[in-house]
Amino acid sequence: MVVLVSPGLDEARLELGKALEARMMVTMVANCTVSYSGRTGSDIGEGERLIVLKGDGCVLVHRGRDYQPVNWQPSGCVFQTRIEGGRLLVKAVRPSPLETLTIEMDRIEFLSTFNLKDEAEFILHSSEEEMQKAILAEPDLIEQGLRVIDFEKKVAPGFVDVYGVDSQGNTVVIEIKKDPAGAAAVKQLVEYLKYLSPAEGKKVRPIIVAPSLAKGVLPTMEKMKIEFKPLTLQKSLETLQKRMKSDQKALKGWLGDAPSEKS
Amino acid sequence: MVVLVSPGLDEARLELGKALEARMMVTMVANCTVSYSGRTGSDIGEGERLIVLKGDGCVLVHRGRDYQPVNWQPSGCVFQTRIEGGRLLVKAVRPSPLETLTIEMDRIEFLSTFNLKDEAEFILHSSEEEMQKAILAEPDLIEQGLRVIDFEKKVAPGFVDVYGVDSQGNTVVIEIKKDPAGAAAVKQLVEYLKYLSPAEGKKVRPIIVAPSLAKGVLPTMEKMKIEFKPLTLQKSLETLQKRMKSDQKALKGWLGDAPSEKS
DNA sequence: CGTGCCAGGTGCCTT
DNA sequence: AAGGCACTTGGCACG
Repeated sequence: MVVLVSPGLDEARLELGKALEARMMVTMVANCTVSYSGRTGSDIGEGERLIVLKGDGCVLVHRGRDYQPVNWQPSGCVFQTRIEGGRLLVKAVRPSPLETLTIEMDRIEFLSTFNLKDEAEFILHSSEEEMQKAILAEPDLIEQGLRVIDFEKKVAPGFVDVYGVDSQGNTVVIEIKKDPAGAAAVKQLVEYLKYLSPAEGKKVRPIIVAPSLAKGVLPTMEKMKIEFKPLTLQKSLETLQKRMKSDQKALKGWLGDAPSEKS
Repeated sequence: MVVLVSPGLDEARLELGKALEARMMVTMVANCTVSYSGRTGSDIGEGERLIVLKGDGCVLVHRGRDYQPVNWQPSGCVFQTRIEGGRLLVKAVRPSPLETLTIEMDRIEFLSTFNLKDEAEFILHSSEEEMQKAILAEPDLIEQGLRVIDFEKKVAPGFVDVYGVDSQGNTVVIEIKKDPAGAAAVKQLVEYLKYLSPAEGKKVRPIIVAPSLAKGVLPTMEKMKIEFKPLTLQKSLETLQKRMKSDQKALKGWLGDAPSEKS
């Protein structure tokens, strides 16, 4: 770990080079201009910003406010540093698509380099997937007697979240949204319908599963005979929990009856 | 500006509190766990991370790699710090939607606080806009004799990028894409067509303007009689440059002929 | 405030 | 590479 307060440009460039070589993380605070050129282009004039360069070749330039960086570069960039006209230039070039981020610093308040030890696994309790899992495990969440035939089923314009048959033999097509379902969700489902046909003498029942409906979509849904079944992430998680517990119990019972061998 | 290397928890908390109070930016490197709960939830175990808290109430937790933060909170959070069980807890609560980010640090490598002076304006050279500007300035880029009537014209499902009349009096509807135009662009244009009618005895000519076409869209375009006019960002920028130069020349000439007064 | 739409979206997956 | 789509998407404009 290195910490420099108000380093000279040469000193900063040296430390920066060493750190990037060693694939360490670098954070700097400097007065700088930033320009980007690639898929589009951008420019920002003089100002003090936090600059982060990571060992995997990505860059973040943050201003004093806002969640998002004002400029950035994704992983996999090649770095290049140079001193020119009393300024420290840092270029981060991404090969494909070709785009270039250039940072020109004229006064460096601060520079530090780190080697972060971090082996932990990140666990996201993702929402739409949990809802889908819950429906697959417990189709009764949607309605009694529903049988799931397939999920992520490919149709021409995309993938049907859940595909099944109801107790009357009608085809059921489910589109899941974790957020209040808006016009986009309806449109998506309508698209799928064009490519799905029911069994002889049966219907196709499109169903949107979401915590709630956005305001303007009810008319369209009625016109297209799309049903709505409310389901929250919360409820889905509870269902999965219960499932897991009963599965464990079943497993335990099984093991009690016929202890498994060590493999 | 404050820079602390390996501060104690109490010292860190004090400095943190002062900085947040003063709406300064804080960067820390610490061994920590992070948990998030709100729209969904997440957890990550012990590891060293870069933590950034900004004066507008947003948080970033960055690992040693990846462009994206592993955890975060958008602007507008309320911060809360506490020492508990030999750990420094930082909570960032966002009121609406209610979500909570909790960072528990047990060893702080480093903490610094800054007040970034940055008044610069960020300028994005958005490409689609540049392409549109170029077409408005020089309709001949599309074809000889095109006259532009309107742009960002409102029709029921959205906005027509450019709307005009060709040399034969046919209505021209242009959809601009900065990337290779795919099925989405075609669909969008088809939507607009439903709400546009040509002049008496004339046609409506839908045109997609983009650097190129995606693979599968040609059949649809032929079926819907949609034309394609290739135009790159590059070419658009050149056109605008030329325009600007000739405008400047015209301005200079004007000034030469009739010098302006000082205002 | 909710809803819709754009972004240098990003990331992940499949063909 | 291209297409499809979710994301703690974030962000802005607008009714």
